[in-house]
Amino acid sequence: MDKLNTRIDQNDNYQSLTDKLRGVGLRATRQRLDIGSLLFSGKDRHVTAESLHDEAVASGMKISLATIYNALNQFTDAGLLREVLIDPSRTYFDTNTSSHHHFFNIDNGELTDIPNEEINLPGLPNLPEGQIIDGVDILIRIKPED
Amino acid sequence: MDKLNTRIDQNDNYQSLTDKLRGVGLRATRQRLDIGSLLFSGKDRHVTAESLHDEAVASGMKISLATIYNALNQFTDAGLLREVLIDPSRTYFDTNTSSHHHFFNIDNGELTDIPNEEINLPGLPNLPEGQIIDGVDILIRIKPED
DNA sequence: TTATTTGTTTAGAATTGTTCTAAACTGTTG
DNA sequence: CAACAGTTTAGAACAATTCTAAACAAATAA
Repeated sequence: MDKLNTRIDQNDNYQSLTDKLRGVGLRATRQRLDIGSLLFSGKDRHVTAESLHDEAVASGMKISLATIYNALNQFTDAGLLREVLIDPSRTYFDTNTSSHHHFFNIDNGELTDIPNEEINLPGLPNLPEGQIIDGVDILIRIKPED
Repeated sequence: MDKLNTRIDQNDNYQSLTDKLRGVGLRATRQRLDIGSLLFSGKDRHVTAESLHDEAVASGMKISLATIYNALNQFTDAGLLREVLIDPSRTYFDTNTSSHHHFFNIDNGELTDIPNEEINLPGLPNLPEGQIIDGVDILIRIKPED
């Protein structure tokens, strides 16, 4: 009974995910649905391939690290995720794909969004001749006072 | 004679570098002086460990890649260089350590400085409680028009 | 100066994050 | 259901970077 409910709930949850994946031309495989259920569960998240894999395994999902890498890259290409530049030593992905920027706490490694209306570049610099903007990344490194 | 002049000139050039290195507590070894002569020759530069090593080797300097990595990291720790976030797959170093930001041309990989007075964040966002700013990185990705 | 200590360089091994390969497997379509 | 195209996976491969430990060079002491 519990088990049945869980399955039904999961199917329910996965229906919109299925649509979401199909919408960007990706097959709704079990692995992508599992990953998607972790990533797109409502609140915005920042993950690395490794952190997401750990989380998936901890939730009892059967999925390889290579598949996590594949999925994160495919989701990013499809516009479902966004890469964030934090640290050359690993890649972070952000489920919030809207235009916004980040605080990175150098003390504990925590990455948080800066609400878009809280930051603005009023005077964009003069661009080099013949060039246009592809995107703007602002990262504010913060640390504890004192 | 040519040879002698070259040696004398080089010694002259390396004198201020020697002071610079000693000033930050690093011994003025041949390798650090060689690297420094490439990096701090006047104009601002952006390098990776590999690009700098290639350049050093091409100039006839005898220096290992490991030493380039060591030196770049030591120079950065000492405040002589600055790391720039561009691409999670490799680390860029900037000889311009003053407060400024970057254009990154996604078409050809070229990285250029944005003069500091050409950009400003007038409304800095509200920081999380008890946190202060450690630094701000702004990267504007640009590409050719059309 | 030479001797001693301490810091530096280096080749090569090791590590880490990520991508690739190719075989087994699964979703989709007819 | 058959057949195809796309997906997953273990493990190999790769690329950037760091580590190790032995040889070496700079600074310091004597």
